[in-house]
Amino acid sequence: RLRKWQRRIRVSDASERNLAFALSELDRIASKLGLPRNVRENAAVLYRGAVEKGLIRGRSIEGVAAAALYAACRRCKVPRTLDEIAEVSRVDRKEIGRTYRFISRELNIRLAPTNPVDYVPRFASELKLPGEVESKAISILKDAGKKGLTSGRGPTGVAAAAIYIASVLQGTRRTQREVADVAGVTEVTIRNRYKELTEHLDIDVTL
Amino acid sequence: MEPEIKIVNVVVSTQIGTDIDLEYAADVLDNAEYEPEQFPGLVCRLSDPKVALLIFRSGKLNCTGAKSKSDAEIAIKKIIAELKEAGMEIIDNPEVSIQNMVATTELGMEPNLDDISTLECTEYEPEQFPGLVYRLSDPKVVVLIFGSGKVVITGLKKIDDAYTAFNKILTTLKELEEEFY
DNA sequence: ATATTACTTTTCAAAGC
DNA sequence: GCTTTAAAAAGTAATAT
Repeated sequence: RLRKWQRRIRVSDASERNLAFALSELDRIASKLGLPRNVRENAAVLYRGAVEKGLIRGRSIEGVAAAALYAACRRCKVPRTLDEIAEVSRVDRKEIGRTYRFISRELNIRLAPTNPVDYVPRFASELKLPGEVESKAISILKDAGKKGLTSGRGPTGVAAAAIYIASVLQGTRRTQREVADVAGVTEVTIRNRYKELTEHLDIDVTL
Repeated sequence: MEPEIKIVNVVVSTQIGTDIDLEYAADVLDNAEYEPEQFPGLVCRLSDPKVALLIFRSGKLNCTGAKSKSDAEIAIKKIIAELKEAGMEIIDNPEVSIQNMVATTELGMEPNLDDISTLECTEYEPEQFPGLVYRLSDPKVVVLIFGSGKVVITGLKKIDDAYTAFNKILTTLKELEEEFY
């Protein structure tokens, strides 16, 4: 009947409006965080998948959008922390984290734990460090991983310590404060990871 | 050789009455707090069995922080005695049931959490928490595994399940070890 | 620069919002 | 879902000395 059609049109109108809102939210957060196009597209695909499976029910569009972006960043190897995404979202870190867990499970997306190595290019670039420091930091992280020095530790903290050490070794030193600020960790964390890495990997950092 | 597993927390529930006057109970009990605006239950802390008890208007009571079921029962008997002395209508020997237990133990080795996280029944987000979350369906418990090899088992209804769960996980981890060898 | 204290995760019941 | 209670694990954070 006519009413049925009207309802369908209304529903489809609402769906389109919601999708448009979600996509604009993805774009807003993505541009604020300076995320590349492929990440936005990946997040959009995840969001559409969530809509198709009815995962939005009981959840806010903004929360799902933020979670999709968080997942997309990790998939594309350009991770942002939950805190970084929460900073530019209206949704808090706890809600984004729980929504991320929910959609990744429902969409059968299993992401490996964030690799500290994935944070190195971004942090090193923000610190204006040369490619040699980046390579050195990555090799330190690979050795650290083999020795179990990264398990259970926050990826950003380990990455920050590796970059700090590499910057000193390559003669382009950045202070712990500078590295801590771009990595979003405290100097105490860098010091703790620094001690662990230099001791267990026999790295001589003579100043 | 049974692994040494320690019970570090026992949560128990029971019924000590029908319509408890929490305002009155709060005045009678020593370390009691009752702020209905904040939480509907009365909170009471005991020091000898070091526990915390939550008493509700319905007469339902929860006891947390005990190291064993008997410790929880001792604590509940003490509270019952105090309330009875104050002239309240309280059930004498209520049947208590274990709602949850938390246990700790050790793996005896330093596991590779990244490898274990490939299992579908696990969650591992070091950015958020250093422990890997391992959900077992039989027995239905949750196990936290740390890089140090320390383990926390929670969601336990009976002590035996801690051993069953721990051995099941050990077996799975051995198989994983061969896979990633 | 180090020492506290506190919060992250998981589990469970209770009554009410 | 949240509120409150307890407890362990290890990392990180905020604040005190």
